[in-house]
Amino acid sequence: MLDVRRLRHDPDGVSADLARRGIAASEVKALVDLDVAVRGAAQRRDEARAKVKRLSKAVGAARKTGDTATAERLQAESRLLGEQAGEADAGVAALEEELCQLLLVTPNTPDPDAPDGAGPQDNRVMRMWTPTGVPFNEAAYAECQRVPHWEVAAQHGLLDAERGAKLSGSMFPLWRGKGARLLRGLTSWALDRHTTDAKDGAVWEEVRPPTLVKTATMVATGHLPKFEEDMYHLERDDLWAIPTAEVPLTSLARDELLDPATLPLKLCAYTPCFRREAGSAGRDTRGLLRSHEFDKVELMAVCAAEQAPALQAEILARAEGLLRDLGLAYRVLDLCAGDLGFSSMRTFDLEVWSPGVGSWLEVSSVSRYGDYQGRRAGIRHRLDGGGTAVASTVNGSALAWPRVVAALLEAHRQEDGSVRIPPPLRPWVGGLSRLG
RNA sequence: GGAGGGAUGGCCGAGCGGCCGAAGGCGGCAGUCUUGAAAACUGCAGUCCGGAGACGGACCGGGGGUUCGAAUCCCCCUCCCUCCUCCA
Repeated sequence: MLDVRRLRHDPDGVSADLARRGIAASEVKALVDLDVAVRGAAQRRDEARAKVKRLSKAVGAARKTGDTATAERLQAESRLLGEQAGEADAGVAALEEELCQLLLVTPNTPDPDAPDGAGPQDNRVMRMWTPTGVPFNEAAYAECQRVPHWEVAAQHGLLDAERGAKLSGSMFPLWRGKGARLLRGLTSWALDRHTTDAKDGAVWEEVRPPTLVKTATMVATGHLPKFEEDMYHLERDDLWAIPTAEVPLTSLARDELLDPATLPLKLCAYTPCFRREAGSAGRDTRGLLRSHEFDKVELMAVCAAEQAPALQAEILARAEGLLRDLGLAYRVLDLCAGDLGFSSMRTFDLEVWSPGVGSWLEVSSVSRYGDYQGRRAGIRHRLDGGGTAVASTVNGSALAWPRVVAALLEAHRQEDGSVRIPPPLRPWVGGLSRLG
């Protein structure tokens, strides 16, 4: 949620920032007008209430001295004012609700350092990495690597898409045998890395959160109310299936006032992720490129504003470190203002090269939210000099597995059709060095 | 699913319808003492909104109601605890 105070003191700045996302100035104007109306109405209500309070005290005093006549006269006066205050309050509540609903569907302002641009085509490629150290060249991949992963998976019995569809419908992958083992190994490997390897700072605490959450939990991160169509909802119990572990992890600190000594709070979780993928019907339906349920390891931090950039850099470095150990070529994208997610102010995407599909696949998104989510979630921390501040949040995948597996099955496919398991991963898959 | 008990400040906990934004404790901050620390003692301090400020308002799980006036009385909801039931 945007800070209404900034909206008040710097409406033009907010307008200019949101324009970079394609938000019209008239929308910001509507917010500002509503805020003015709320404050005016609240002031009138507060004045009436103040009078009621004073009169009520006088009633008490009059009763004590036995001055019944005065008490009754003041009571009548107070009752009238009380009615006025009640009406005024109803007006304030309605206006506040309207403002809140509008604020909840207004996205975050982009960071000044985020590149300009309207969509994916304008994202900036920051760097590329290849396992050989030679600059990336699509043509350098051998013929045996140019087989799409769904064929490789079928060849080795790693995936059973038909039966997955039988159980749950299309885009619900069913992993089998060494495929399931590989997936489990990847999760354990990443979790162990993040929670024990403190080379670059304090370790991340492993969390196993619930995967069904309340509406308030989904609102805190910005997934509701705007993106309801993308979420699975269990109506009977009014619970939502999480689209990412970011959702439960962020709400760990929801409505809490944190001691600055506990910051940054660094959390790490493996969870399944559920996405309806509404509006992407027919796209990327083959193989592992897009599915309704997938596994991901997520890193998430709650911190003071000034700690956020370094944490974002650490998460990015951790995600990159995993890809390097897997020997997969990747590139880092600095998302332009127009392609930024709703709640994010700055995002770096990691994409691996998939030689069998012939395209870059997004496997991680590392975002910084400023205090946008913190304000929605009611997460604050004390300030050293006294007072409080809304906490900042940062998170990123490290990593989302299906597309990593897709790239791995293709890039590491050998001439004989077998797939080489990258050495760093082998201890986590029972020492297995190849598939097939 | 059935029965009962509970929810108060950063945390724990007391609280007759007006003198309660709320005792007390812990924790926090500042000071005295100390080479330093601890202990002890003294003092300060809730959160949020509006306002340049003076000041005003809100907040005792959430929402309604009664009343001139509600942390306190009534109703509904949520969550937690105990017992029974069921169960991986």
